[in-house]
Amino acid sequence: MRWSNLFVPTLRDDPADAEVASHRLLVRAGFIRQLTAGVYSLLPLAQRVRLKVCQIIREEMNRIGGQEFLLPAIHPGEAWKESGRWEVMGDNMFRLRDRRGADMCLGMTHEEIFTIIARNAINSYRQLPQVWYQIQTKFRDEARPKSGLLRVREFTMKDAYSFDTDRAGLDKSFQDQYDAYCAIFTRCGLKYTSVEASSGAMGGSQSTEFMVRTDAGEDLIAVCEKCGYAANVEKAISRIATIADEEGPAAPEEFPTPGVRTISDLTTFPGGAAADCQIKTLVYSLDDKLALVLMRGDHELNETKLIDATGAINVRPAHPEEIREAMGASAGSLGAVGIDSKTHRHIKLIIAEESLRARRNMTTGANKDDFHLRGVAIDRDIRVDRWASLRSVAGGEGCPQCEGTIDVFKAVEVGHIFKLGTKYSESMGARVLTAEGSEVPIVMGSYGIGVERLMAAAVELYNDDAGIIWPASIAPFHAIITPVNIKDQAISDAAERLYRQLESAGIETLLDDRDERAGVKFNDADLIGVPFRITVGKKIKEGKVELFTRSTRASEDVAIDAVEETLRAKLAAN
RNA sequence: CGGGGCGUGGCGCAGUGGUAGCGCACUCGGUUUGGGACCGAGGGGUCGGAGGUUCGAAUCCUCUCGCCCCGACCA
Repeated sequence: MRWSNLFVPTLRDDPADAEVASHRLLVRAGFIRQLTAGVYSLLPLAQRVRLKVCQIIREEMNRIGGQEFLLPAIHPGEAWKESGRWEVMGDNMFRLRDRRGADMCLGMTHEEIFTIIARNAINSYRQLPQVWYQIQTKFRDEARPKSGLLRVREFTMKDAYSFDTDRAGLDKSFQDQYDAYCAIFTRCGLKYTSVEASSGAMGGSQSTEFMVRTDAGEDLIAVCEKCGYAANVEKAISRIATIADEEGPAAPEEFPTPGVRTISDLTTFPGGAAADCQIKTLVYSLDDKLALVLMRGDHELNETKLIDATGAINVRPAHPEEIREAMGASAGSLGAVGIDSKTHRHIKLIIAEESLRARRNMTTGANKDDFHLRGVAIDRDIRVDRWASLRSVAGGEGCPQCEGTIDVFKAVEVGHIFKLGTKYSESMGARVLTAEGSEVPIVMGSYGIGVERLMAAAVELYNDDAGIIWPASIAPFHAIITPVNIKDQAISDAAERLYRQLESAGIETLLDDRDERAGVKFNDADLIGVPFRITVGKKIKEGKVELFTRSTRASEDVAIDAVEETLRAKLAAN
């Protein structure tokens, strides 16, 4: 490809509204343009990268027996009503009506549609297992699109689905996908971490996320360098020091605490208590039923863990009026002592964080404004219905699996694989007959990769002051030839000849045939991130050109006749 | 959805009531030519939109739309 024929609208300045590196650079280097919030046009360079990523994905999916489909992006509302997700997805789903007034939507994912195909055509265990996938556009009306391609409303997803007769089959399909994902991200040149994850609204028993560590990410992952434990903080647990409580009084003692509203207020209040000796009482609405969530004073609730622990769908902190009506006191003086969820008018559940187990001599609200209780022993004084891990782990805490220490990093999720189980096959009636003649729901798995997000993650990982540094496997071109002065006939001819040679050798080459100064061309080449640049300049008289490696910024003289071979070796080494 | 910010030429920005500007980019001519050259001459903007105030509005008022950031939210 000749630069003069390529649409690459590079910008000299950074776009004003781009914050993260991938957004800034992909716009500036002429890869993408925004159409509206969370919706981007991919320009030719970006499309080349996208197709390479898709091809790698396709090859690895096919390698594990995946069959490529292409399902519709527009779905009848009926399909989603059957699975129950028409309601669950809420405002995140783009919805529309057809001319007859029927509910339609744009697909956020394709469990429902693939399940419809499976239930109509698969009746016997003999037809299983199946692994189906597609590379398709997904639509999600995100409340807050941001960070360029990292969080968008329309994007390409590779989504795969496995169909098995039983759990053992699912385990095998899941492992195949796991291995394929590792191969895909490795081939794309990404440094990634696979972590245990919450399966959230997808349902199902087990899920693994593939994360790329970057401060531009919105997820937090906990990792132990020593043993390799890795989990999303929505799932992660840790070892924390146990606290040895004093015996305390035989019964809780109420004491006045005028003006005390927060945990930290009480730590400094005379007669108060350290934060880790307080019980924080949060009131949550779980599917419109109120629950008390008890945390140690210095711990933060992770709402996803609360959702996972309770199975609730609509989870939110209770409103101040709800709290007052239910508890008779306001936030700041709340406590669970004396509340029994079996008989209480409003509170239907008391769930407590694991770190509170067996604690004694604790301080908590008295359910009476401006009063607290001290000397509270959890087991003696509070009727806990459920215990669960509800807190977010913090860096520096102990690894749950070894003697190591946990680090917490920001990361972006580029892939997610789920063991769905029978959630969709049961709700939508996809069943097969087993060898024994009994009818069972198909056991499913679901496996996704965000293609543009993967591209953006690569840019986050690999960039410098001059621009993008693409891994060779997904770079828009393998090499760029930069004739230093197009008007110098010897240079221009040599560049042209080399270009033809490399192209016919199957090395994807961009010839910068623009009549621009060398500096402009160098800067543009650096910006768009082509892995290797061949500079054709004065040394052509000696039959030499310069080979510049984008990632190291190292330059070496190479005989023009040796360029193809040298490049081929360097590309193979990548 | 709450809070904050911003909408002026392709990009980045200035312009507090009196003829819409600057830098970059673009076009033409010339000089240059190894890390975003220089000189000269040009083209390009209903100032996001609607309504209002005023002799006169990019500028003041009202409404509205859009975008960005923080939070909430989120396979």
